[in-house]
Amino acid sequence: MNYDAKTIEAKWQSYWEETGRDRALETSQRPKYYCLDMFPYPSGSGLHVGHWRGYVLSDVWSRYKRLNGYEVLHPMGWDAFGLPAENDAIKKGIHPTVGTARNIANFKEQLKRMGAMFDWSREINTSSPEYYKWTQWIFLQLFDMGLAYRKEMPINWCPSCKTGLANEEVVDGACERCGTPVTKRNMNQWMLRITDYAERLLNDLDDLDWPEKVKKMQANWIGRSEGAELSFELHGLEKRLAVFTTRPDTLYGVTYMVLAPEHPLVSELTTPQQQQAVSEYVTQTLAKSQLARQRVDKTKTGVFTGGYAVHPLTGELLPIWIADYVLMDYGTGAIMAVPAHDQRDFEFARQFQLPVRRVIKMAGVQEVSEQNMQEADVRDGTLMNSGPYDGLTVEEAKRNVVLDLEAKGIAKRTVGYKLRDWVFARQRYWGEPIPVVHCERCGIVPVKEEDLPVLLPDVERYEPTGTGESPLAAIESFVQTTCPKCKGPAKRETDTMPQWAGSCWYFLRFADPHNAERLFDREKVDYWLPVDMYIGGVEHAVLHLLYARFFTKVLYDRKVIGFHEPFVRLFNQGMMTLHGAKMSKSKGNVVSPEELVEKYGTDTLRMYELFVGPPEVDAEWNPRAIEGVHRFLARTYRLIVDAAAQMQKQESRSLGKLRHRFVQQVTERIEGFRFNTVVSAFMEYVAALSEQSETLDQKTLDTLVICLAPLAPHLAEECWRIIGNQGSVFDASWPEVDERYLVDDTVVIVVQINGKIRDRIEVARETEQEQVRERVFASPSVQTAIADKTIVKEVYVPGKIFNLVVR
RNA sequence: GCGGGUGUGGCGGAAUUGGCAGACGCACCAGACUUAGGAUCUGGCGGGUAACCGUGGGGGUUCGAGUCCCUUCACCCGCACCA
Repeated sequence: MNYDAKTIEAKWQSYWEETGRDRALETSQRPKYYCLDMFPYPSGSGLHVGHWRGYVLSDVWSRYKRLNGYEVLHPMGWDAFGLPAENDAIKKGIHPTVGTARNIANFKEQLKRMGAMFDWSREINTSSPEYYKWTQWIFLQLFDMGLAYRKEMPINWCPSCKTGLANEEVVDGACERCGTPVTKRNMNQWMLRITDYAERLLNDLDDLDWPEKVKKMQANWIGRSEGAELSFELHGLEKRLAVFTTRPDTLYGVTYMVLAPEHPLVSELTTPQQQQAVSEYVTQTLAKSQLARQRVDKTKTGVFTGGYAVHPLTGELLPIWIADYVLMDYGTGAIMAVPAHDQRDFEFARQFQLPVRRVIKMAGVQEVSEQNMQEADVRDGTLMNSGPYDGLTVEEAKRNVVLDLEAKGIAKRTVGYKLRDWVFARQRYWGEPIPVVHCERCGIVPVKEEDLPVLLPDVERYEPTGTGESPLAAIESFVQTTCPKCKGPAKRETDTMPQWAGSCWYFLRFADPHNAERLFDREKVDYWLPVDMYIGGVEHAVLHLLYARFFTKVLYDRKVIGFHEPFVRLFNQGMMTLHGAKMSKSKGNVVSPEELVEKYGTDTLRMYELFVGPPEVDAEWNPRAIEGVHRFLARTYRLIVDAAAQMQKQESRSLGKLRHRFVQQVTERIEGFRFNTVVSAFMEYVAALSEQSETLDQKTLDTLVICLAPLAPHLAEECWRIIGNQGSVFDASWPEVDERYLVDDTVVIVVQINGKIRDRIEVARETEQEQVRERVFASPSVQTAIADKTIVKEVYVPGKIFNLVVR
């Protein structure tokens, strides 16, 4: 009988659908397990074999957990708000709702053919009003908690997408989506106070079973650094200037001060003589793209303001400069410059002939003179030229300087973060409307909860205006409304939320996806969550994954849920490449699963996706290698069909040993996420079974089929029946390993001379060292090798190796 | 510049605590069956005639190193003037 994958797969897919096999039930007696994929954006291009990789992994894992006695929640949905649908609307005039629905239908069809055990009864779509009503509800909580606020500030702006961007969406100074260099634009924006959560977002990383790489990326992104804020008197002004520094110990080394060009004190500090140079520099800086400002060629530029600050300990006057190497949105937007011990300050000082003053030296060493320094000295030594602090270590001085200045009321210890608040508004159409109104009398007023959702209206033109307003601003019927508070005339907010909004909490909604009364039933969410295994690409390391953690903590603080981390374990699958490049429609190097499923069946493709290489590593698509996997499945099918025709009653000792070793290997390798080697184990086992002269028994066949079920579920179901079982193989249990079968009666000892293999001898497992030694010396090849040599040493590793060291 | 990772046959990749390098698959070669083979099955397959040599290069520790240490090269990823 030939392996007819197509028929088999169609048969079992409808069986699963009819029996509701893949539903996750709260009423189950089994312990829960939540295995989640990062849900896709339903693009018009459909899925390629690269997308399959993660979905296959999570499905194999889900099915394996099922066989291990868990009730598995394995849902799927759509991250359906986003720019491509909107761009299609602009270009082709297809309404985003229509285009999105079509793409979803296509994606769903493709995913169904994959044969994954998705619980489709829980399907969600972030762009549906039933869903985004609750995204808006969460926004209202953020607003109420003071975590959502409006602020006028220069933000990242993509001139091509014509929208503001979050810091996280700027990659190498360019828009993450379209690659256009990002500029700064002053805008009145909705922001989320994610920085309030910086400390917790950082600390709680410790408890997560995530790849170290991702944890490190998040930690770096949050970028915590301890330091102090010092306040400097300004010469001739009543105001003071605050700077942030991590090196208060170098206070005596300060030779000048620098403000960011955007700093509010710049205009007050600038003297009439410097007026023109300063304002030119400021204008020039603001016009520079982000890309130009952070160019690799970091030649320092800047202008003297004419103003001076007063050194708090020496009274010395310190010239105040402005320079674009100081960033307005980090620390206080101003620094004290210590050129001797900070590389950036050093470069700036050399550029503009500012003095360099060394205040740290290595103990007992004559350091090069300040004029001859080639670079800043950032080593931890002891203090010099620092008055009362001379001789202290860097650590001691850091502490003492801050304590002393604190006593004078001009310093306080602070912590700086690289993390910025989250720019949460987009000037685009296809997103969740931000549910607030602007009332002339009451100011910003949140929409009442019972009036949610604020529906996205139909528009005629989807083009972003580019003026900083979304297309919604052009719709009078949408904009004009009444104030929920005073009932007077008011205007709706016309910005929408960023694409990340919906994905910040979708994993919660899967626990109770159709709740029309509430966000979700808390009991259900606390039952299924947190997600036990989250599988997706590493590209979301600091975007989605950080935002989702933030939302989870906010909802925890709001007492909406009872846990504060959403994803216990994270796995990042590698990309699939073709000709060395990531598969993408635009590069034209995608391999589509359709023809492969048609030709070999989905079980073959699933298994090949696993076999192609370690799951966390990028893998090059090999169109030939899939044949080998298909041959293997066909061979397995034939073996089982033949064996079923004449089954042996009792399992033989040798089959038992093979079986237990196999189960042990497969289990260990699945648990270790080494799926490529799981497939190898199958190939070896099936080959070994084929070589058996005796007929196979029920136990052997059951075990083989159960173990195969997570990988090739359709074939496994078919074979489950062929070998005489009832129902679904997924109601069976994963086989146990009996250790007693794993030990052999005899062992092969490798005989080495000076570490080189000379012979192998087989001895009974319990043989004494002395007997082994006799056998070793009896070996003819050993005899030859040691003939005229002296034995210096004998090393015996029981059951493994006997090494003779000779001279 | 800082941080992290990876280097093993023609190719993808295997190798508990340091203990038989190259499992498994692809490609290739030979054979069987066949009118035929781009189907299937069997066998071979790191290099070298051999002694031996082989896990990016060099050094070290050890009876023994792909694995541990030092050093160096190449490639990849993340961050990038964060005071």
